[in-house]
Amino acid sequence: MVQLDKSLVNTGELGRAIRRKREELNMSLRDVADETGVSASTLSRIENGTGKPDADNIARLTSWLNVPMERIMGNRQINDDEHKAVVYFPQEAMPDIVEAHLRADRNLTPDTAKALAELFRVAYTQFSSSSSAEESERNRR
Amino acid sequence: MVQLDKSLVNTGELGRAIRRKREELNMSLRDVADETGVSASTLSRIENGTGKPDADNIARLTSWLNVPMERIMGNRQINDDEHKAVVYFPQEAMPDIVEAHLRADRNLTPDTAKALAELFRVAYTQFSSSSSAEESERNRR
DNA sequence: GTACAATGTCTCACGTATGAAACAGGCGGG
DNA sequence: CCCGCCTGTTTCATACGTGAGACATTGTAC
Repeated sequence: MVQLDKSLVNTGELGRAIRRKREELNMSLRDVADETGVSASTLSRIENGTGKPDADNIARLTSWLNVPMERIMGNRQINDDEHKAVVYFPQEAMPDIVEAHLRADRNLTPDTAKALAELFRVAYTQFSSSSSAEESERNRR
Repeated sequence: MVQLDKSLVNTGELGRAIRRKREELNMSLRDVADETGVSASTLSRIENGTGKPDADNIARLTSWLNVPMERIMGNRQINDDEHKAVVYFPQEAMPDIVEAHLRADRNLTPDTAKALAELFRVAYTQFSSSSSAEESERNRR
């Protein structure tokens, strides 16, 4: 019986990405070490895919790479009911749901999320009120 | 000179979130352990904020919580040019930018992202075309 | 050739996260 | 009362990731 590897950390991907960027920038291991706070020895190990880095170093390195952590750690398949709600019957609470998603999006600054949410709310209420008594296929001039 | 804590793992937040959801679902530590693959003892420690979990367990738990990892690990300030564009002048390319963000949101399934993007596009074009030559405050009930 | 500096890798002692198992406490049923 | 069951917490030995420093190698200047 084969015990398959349960490691959720994609060391290969991370290591390759680091090395790629590092060489691209013509930096030495110690340079990157100074910039990221990860020691050179550990960096070497990571680039060569030996062992798996701890949470702090993953945070530091994905931050340096400017890449989302989900890309490195665990391939999660989201099966959130909240999202299903969006897909299946968004009707009334739509702006609220969108706002929730926007707030949850860590890629957006709070201000941006707020602005988008507000814009969406106004646009959506207009849209739904004008299209509720009309044909649903009313797109594009 | 005070050496401030450099830990990038927000154990408090993670622990509270786990406990909240677990009690909300009336599950025991061992139940969650079975579902997530994290041992009950480790779960207890995490809920109480002792030490910091390793990468694998963070991945498992954020996945179970269905919460983006950035929320737990390291407060990275993204300095992506794409985002700045959103903040500073969204005007014309707005729907495209929103769509890009939606696609980038790992919390959304591709279908959901697509649906939201399309909906936003339709609503936005309507809204902007109707409000461009009029008063901006024109929200009838 | 001989210094010297810089690179990537490796060794090693140390700290610590982990899971299994033991533990203490609560809560009913018999 | 007490027995079994389930709860959360706490040992305990083990495993392993880490950083400082040693190391081997290469390139460059003199």
